Amino acid sequence: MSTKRAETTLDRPTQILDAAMICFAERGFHQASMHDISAEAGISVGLIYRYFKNKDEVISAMAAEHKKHIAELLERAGQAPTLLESLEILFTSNCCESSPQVLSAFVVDLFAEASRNPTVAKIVRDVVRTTTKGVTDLIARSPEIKYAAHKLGPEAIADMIFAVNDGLMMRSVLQRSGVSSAKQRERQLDVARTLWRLLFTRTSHANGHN
Amino acid sequence: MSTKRAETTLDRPTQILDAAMICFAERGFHQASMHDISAEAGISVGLIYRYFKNKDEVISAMAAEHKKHIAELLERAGQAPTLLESLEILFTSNCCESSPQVLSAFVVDLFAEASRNPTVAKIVRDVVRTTTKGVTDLIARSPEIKYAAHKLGPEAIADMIFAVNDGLMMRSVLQRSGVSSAKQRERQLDVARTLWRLLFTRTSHANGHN
Amino acid sequence: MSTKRAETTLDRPTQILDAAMICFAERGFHQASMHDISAEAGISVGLIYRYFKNKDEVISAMAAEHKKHIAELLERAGQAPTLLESLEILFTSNCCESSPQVLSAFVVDLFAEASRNPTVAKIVRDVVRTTTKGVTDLIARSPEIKYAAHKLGPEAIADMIFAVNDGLMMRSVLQRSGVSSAKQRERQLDVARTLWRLLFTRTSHANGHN
Amino acid sequence: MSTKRAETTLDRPTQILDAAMICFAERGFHQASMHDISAEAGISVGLIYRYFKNKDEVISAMAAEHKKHIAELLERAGQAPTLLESLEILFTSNCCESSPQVLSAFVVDLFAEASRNPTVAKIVRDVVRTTTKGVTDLIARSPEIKYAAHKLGPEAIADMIFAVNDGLMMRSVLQRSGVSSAKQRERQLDVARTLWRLLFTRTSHANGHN
DNA sequence: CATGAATGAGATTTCATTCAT
DNA sequence: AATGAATGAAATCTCATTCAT
Repeated sequence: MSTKRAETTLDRPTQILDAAMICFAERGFHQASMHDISAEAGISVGLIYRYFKNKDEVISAMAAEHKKHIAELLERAGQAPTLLESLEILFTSNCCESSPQVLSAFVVDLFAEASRNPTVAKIVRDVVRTTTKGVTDLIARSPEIKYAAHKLGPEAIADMIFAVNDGLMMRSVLQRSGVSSAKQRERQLDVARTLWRLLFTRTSHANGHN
Repeated sequence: MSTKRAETTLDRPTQILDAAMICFAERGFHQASMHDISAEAGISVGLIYRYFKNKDEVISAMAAEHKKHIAELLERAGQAPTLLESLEILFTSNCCESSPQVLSAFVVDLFAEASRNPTVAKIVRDVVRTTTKGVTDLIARSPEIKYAAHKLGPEAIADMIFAVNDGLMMRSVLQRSGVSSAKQRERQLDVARTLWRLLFTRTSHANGHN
Repeated sequence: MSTKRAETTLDRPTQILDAAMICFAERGFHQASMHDISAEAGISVGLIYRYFKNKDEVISAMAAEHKKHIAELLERAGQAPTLLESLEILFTSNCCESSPQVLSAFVVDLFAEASRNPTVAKIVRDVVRTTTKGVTDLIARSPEIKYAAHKLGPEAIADMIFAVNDGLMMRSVLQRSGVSSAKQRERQLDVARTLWRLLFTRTSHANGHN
Repeated sequence: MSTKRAETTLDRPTQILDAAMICFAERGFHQASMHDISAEAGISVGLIYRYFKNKDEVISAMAAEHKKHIAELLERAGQAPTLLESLEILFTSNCCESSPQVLSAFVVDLFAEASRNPTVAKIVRDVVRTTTKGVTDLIARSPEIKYAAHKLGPEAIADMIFAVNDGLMMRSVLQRSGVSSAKQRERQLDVARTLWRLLFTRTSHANGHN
């Protein structure tokens, strides 16, 4: 009974996308087969096609899911009291949900897919635009920016923060399973945090000049 | 023998890898077929197998080629008179060789592949290690670092520079063909250069001079 | 119960077979899916299986329906005052019921199916036998035959009439939607009527009167 | 060696189409699988795709083959000394090449397919147009027509002859394997020949009148 | 009686790889 | 060295049929 409850709680599309996430992260969009996904989800292949027209639509739905996920994150980040706390929320949550590598492998694949699949490209571009806008606003509204040791505009700062973050994510797929991934993750976050500090720390003098 | 022209100048493996680069960038490692590659190279499928054991080996060879390419770049960068010039060489050359998006699509795919293919992962990790080491040394040796407005060690700086660069590369695959890619590329370089300025600008005392 | 309107008037099997007729004529027996039929009938797939054991039985039922339909036609034709009027009834009704091409596409498919499906073949053979017998009788009883310009027996005549008719039906599936189908249908009927005239026109002695 | 010779004589496309003919006649276009065809041809499934883009193209090629075949027949029929001999060539050859039912099952299926597949429809319409034209010319040029007991034009006569023939072909798919097919075929030819006699026999009187 | 989610076998199609020439 | 015909496994997708509700 409780098992049935659990099954009913998760609607099929979600169940399928959850399975797809695992398969896609593990083997890539085009090496994970529909059979792999169905097996991972514990259902038959045909059933996937009741909810998704074809594999491309599963991939697009995954991209859309990613977009939704990022939007939620942005929402939560916007409610943090300080800018640095917002950034922490935005950029550290990745590793908690599923295993850290899973997500980065998926995202890197998503960008690779975007370079060839117009539907996915559109969604990913939308994610990029929305998050950049969100963080730009966050920065513009934050007091930290006013006393920064540089004259960069909020958007330039946001661009840089995202570039560093995406770069770190891209490299995180290289992590060897042997090495403690928590440790490597920490090392990566250090790079991001260092940048933030660099960008938002006031210099004693700059204060008066700006 | 002497009847054959330019074709003979290019040895077969190179000819094949050049074709593979185009196909892989265009369609991705696992959607480009061996037939695509042979057609692009203007040879028969079978001939590829005389020089490469199988498709995976072509992919690995591409990764190795990338490594070699990056090593040459690093070499050239090391000979520049100033640190900023070194960085320019290192990070702006991408766009010149082939079309700009081609290379970034390939590199993003390479990282995606590395997350699943141990052989490729090993090579890419090696590239990362070598280049980081190279740039770290470059920074350590440079006078600019001594008067920087921060206390970051050379390796932390190198990490950050690469993170930004990889992140920009990842995003560059999203470029719409409609929009001037030269312009967008310039905009991306601006982000990178801004970071360099930020990292290598003298302390507040020197600040007034700029 | 009384809340249901017209739908109840039509019993389920008929409703299903009506839908099947449309689907089969449109896409063919083996390209129309059970889902297509259920959708056309406005019911669920499962419900079809309450009334028909499987798809083959739906096909057989369609054949049987066709047989019944032809039998009725033959009955009506038998009541016409003259032989020519009987033939008109028999061979011109096709076009009136549904769209003209629909029926011919269905019948051609039915014969194609009969060549492989014994159950359908049995029914179609039965239709052929019955109608040939019917028309043979009609001819034998008619006064027109006595003074015909030839010495063909009633059955030979019936065979010929049916051959022409089936041949015209077979060709009618080729009609381009662009061209007026009414016009083309008329042109086809002309061929049939010409044959009838040829078969039932009096000998040369009477020839001068026409 | 002689086996190899035999294989080389038959080029692959022909070999595949020969196999397809058997499969299509036996099971119909859409129930014969590509695997069936490959098995019948004694080759692998994949090889079919080297010569035909997809199944539809195999079907279209079969239609084209049919067209070519009919054209040859028409050519041969045109060289016969008398009209009746021409008709004999045109309409009796069907049964000789392969088994009689095979061809008629194929042709009926071809028409059924034509009612839904535009490419096939185009080819079949072309066959119909060409053959009608050919036989119309044959009739117009023949002396038999001049003294016929009727006033039908050559095209009306050709239409009628083809209608009867197609109708007979359609019905021939119903033949039971138990019954001697040669006998039934003979019976069908009788109907056709009776029509020809009817159309081309001069009446003693008509001679003077026309 | 009625639904439609679910299954799984099977169809079409692609593609890495081999091998005779 | 070079070709490209040939293979066959595997991938995507469809569909007749069942069954719990």
